[in-house]
Amino acid sequence: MKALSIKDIAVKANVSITTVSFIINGKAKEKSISEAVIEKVEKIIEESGYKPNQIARSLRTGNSNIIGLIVEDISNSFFAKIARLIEDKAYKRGYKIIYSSTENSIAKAQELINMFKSRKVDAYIISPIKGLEEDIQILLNDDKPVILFDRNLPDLSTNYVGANHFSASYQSIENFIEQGKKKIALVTTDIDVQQITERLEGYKKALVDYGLPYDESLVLKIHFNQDEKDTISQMESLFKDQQIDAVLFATNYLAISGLKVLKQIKKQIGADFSVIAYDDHEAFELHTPGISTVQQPLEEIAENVIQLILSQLSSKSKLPNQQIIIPAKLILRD
Amino acid sequence: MKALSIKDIAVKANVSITTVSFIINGKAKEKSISEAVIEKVEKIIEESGYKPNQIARSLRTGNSNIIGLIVEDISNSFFAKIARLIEDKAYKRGYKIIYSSTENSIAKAQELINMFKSRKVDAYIISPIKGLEEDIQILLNDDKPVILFDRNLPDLSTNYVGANHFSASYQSIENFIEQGKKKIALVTTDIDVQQITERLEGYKKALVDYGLPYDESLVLKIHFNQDEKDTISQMESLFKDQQIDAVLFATNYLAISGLKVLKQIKKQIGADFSVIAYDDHEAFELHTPGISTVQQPLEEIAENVIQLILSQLSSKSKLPNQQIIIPAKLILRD
DNA sequence: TTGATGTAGTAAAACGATTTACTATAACCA
DNA sequence: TGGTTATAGTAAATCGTTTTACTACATCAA
Repeated sequence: MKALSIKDIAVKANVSITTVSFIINGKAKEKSISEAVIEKVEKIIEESGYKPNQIARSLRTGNSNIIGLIVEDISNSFFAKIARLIEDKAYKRGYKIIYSSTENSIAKAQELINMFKSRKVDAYIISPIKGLEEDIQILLNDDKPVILFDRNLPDLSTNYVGANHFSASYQSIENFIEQGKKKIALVTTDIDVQQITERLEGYKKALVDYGLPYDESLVLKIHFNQDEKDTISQMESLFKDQQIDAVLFATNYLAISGLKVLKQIKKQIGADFSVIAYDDHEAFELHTPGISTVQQPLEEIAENVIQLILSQLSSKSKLPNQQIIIPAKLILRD
Repeated sequence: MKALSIKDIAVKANVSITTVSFIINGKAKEKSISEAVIEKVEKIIEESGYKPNQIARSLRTGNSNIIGLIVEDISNSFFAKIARLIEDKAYKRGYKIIYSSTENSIAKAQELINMFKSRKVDAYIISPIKGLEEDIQILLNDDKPVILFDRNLPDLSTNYVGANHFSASYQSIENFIEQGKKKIALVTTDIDVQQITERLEGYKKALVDYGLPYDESLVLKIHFNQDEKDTISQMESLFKDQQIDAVLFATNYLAISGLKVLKQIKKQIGADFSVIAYDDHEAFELHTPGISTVQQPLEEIAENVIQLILSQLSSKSKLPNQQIIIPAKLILRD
């Protein structure tokens, strides 16, 4: 049982294919199709359950109503939640999302971009990694809307939506210092992206502003896709060897590993030892004691991303690039 | 700068479009194209960076190399993780995933199926809800591979991959009973799917087998998409009013809400009060004390789903339906 | 020499829509 | 009356592939 085509509808209604097409696309009025014909055709479409073949449509019009979403790892709760919000909002506007995870591999990301390109996606939402600049520039040269989020590539002039990581990190350290902490560690990753660098910069600046020394041995840079076992042993030695009284984790999965370590070595979080995690997670709220976190405004990020995409898609002239920086919130728990 | 087409390549190589197409699709040998021509064309393709337009390809061949994935909520960590595993495995075999969340709405799920249909996805992976039987049957009549996972629809004869929920639930209760628990509660949802019903059945059966009474007031059925506030207050009264000494949560998000309640009302988990959660979550491992959980074998589920899809896609004759039930593991923590 | 078989390749139809340029009739006005 | 405009609609080109059916020539066997 083959699917119905526009031709079948045309034959049934005894009108031309063109007429049916005009009606489907709401151009009937402007193309002066009579009310009677419109009704007849619509009735037939309704009754037969005909749905236009989107592939044929895409081939002809050159756009697919699909938005490509490229993230580091869709199973990370931060990306999963953003993806869900973006999907919802896109869906309401008639766009579908097709996504993939890069696993922080440039090669995989490039492949993905090519794949999306050959599928003629209308726009790209990318949480990029360094090394992708050229590939993204090609998309931009093609006049495809590209929105970077979470991470920026400063060499590229395009749209970006992200949180103010510098200030969030600064505030976190400030909070530690106000509690009287002296030896504050930072556990971060070695991914070379602005968003991560900013977190380090905020950390440094806060220390300096409050007259504390910046001590490199208190900054642990975890290699981005190493085994969790190694991560855990690195953190273990950091926490054991140094007289640390506070630690800021620069990502939620690092914080989760970190909390596992603390549990293992039975180090109590409390008055003597404070923790702040980056990006909220159910585990932080439920933890005893509750773990303070830097909360990125997911809803706002998603909304801004979609707004940027839609305004670009609907305007034929190139819009000026926007860099939208949204403040992150420090949620204190005890 | 328009993208290159097969025609551009044909002109450059001074051969016909047909020849180029044969070469691209590895049919050169069988169509007796000379080695010299093959090399020439491949060189030009390589140098020009030509990539076939997948849309045109799909239109002609009727398949898209896209697999549609429909889940309840992609931001739920269970689905996010499964999605990531499925995506990885599909990607390695040249398939892309396009996904969407149903939010447990039949209407949305139907819309999604239609959307996927008009996009000509090659196969469907669906975590279904009741009320979708007819729509899925239509796909089956169309000879499209459909794999249900996590939840089954018994009225439908198709492929299914899921965990053994009855036995997992039974074991959990058994474990409570062996610890000497007498008043064991079950917090579940009112979604009417087999997977949820089985968890209830396992609960009942274990009680009966061990000579404990089945008490309806100990089973709390939470309405599936109600506000978390309401859920929390319902659980609160369950935990406060009854002399419960153990509780099994039938989903991970219910367990998370439940743990919040326990924290709020300062009820300690320990010797007097045991908890088991369904579907693991980082929060359970980190919780103090650690929360025991029923772990579904995500990797195995994903692998079986993909295997089923691929074998269906590669065989032209209809394969017999398979129901793959994988044991879930009870992970005890303290 | 003829018919069969193999080699090397091509022309054109088809997939299912959109869109441009066109026709035919009616209505209107000066 | 004839020219213009509005109304109602259609034929055919097009998007970029795949695939079927074909041609043209060479070789071989009988």
